[in-house]
Amino acid sequence: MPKTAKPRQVLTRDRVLAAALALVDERGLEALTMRSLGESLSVEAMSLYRYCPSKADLHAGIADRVLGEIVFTPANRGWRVDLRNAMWGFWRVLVRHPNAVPLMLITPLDTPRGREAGEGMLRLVGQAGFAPPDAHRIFRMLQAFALGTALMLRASQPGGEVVSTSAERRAPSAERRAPNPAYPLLRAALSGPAPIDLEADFEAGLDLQLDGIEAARTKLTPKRKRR
Amino acid sequence: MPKTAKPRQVLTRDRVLAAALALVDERGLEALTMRSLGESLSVEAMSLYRYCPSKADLHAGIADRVLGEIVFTPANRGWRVDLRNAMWGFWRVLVRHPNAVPLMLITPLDTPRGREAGEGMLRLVGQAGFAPPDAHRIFRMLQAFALGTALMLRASQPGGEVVSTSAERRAPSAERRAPNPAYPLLRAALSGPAPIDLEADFEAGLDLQLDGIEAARTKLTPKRKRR
DNA sequence: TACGTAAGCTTACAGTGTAAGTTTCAGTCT
DNA sequence: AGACTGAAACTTACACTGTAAGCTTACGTA
Repeated sequence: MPKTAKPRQVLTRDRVLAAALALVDERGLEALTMRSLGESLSVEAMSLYRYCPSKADLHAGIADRVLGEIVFTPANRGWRVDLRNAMWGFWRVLVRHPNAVPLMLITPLDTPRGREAGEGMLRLVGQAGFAPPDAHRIFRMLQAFALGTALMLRASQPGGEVVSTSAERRAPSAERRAPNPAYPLLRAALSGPAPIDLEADFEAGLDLQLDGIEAARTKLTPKRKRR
Repeated sequence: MPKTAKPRQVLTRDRVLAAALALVDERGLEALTMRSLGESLSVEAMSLYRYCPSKADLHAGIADRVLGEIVFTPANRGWRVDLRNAMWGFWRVLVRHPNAVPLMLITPLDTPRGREAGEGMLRLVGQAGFAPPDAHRIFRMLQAFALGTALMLRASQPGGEVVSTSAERRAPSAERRAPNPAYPLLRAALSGPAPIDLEADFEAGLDLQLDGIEAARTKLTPKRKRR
């Protein structure tokens, strides 16, 4: 064998980020340590720093990678349908990577593919008749709603810890065991077959907000509506 | 001096949590370590474990404390006004403690005072004519929106780090320095006097969602509306 | 063949949460 | 009064984190 397959040069930024995302998906954000990531790539921890100069950068890279998974095909079927589809695309990606959602909040969506998605979203909102400042406001509202709902999904799921990256075994929490002063409405709402269906939550909330947007739209330009 | 003022017994769970919240407010979530908290109380780190059995519990305690600051006075001026005021009360507390917002997502608002607030909120939404399941859905939508917006506020602020409790100095982030492929809409939206006014964001988003709720309401019970 | 360079490794350090054991002291009962 | 008790706070220790600094290896090229 004259030139053996090179056993080096196996690492790439892309490979590192892919492994990091896989690790986060499978074992949670707090399991993403430089050492464990290195191990999953059969490499020493410090080697990763050649491709990700810091852990913050690693986080940003993961966020960008996730945002890149958004599919975005506005088929010109009216602003409402297109915007709805786009939001569903966003949502689906968040649900696919619930553990990575907290990373989505570092200077929100300000990564290459995040900006790409944002620009597309803005275009759709613009087609509903809103000028950039208002359009961006609406975009941020939808974004806050989607991310917030996804974070709640993550928190309601077993093993999902929201607040901290580092070690945090779920403790009994002195606040949890309250003397139960009834709360009839809360109890009524939470006593269903499935405790909470955040998927349906998202759909209902999204449609409700689209209604709101529609209202704001007609309020904005009562003369001629654009389609 | 027969019985000197007892130099012991100065610590209480309440005092610990108050100090913790103060520390988070002043120096950020990542500055909240057991040792620094102990120091701020002139006490050794391990002494805190008598009052907060784990750091997760400490976090939950802080969240509960913040949620307790919500003022909640529904003056029966119609569901919309009352709901709007309640949401503003929530928002104001979040803005007062931006660094504590991530803690608000641990099993969202499931602490004594969190449940109290939730119950009150549910009552208001119920007064708009929604039955507990739908009311709770709307409540969660508003909650996701408020928390999401507050998280974005925190992220857009100097020194606000969203994702991690532990050390995470903001790095230049390879994703940040992109070749800038224009993004005309994003640029148009972000070139204003103040870059982003999330306070106004919240107001606009809230009113828009109230419009949406109104629409859903009339759609729900087209016969007789309750007031 | 020799070398420059970059990929990966080794060592080391300050800082984290917290388990386990130890000291100190206020109050109570003999 | 003196001994005891129990809790409050302290001390020590450990496994683990991110990452700075320097070293080793092996490839592509001259």
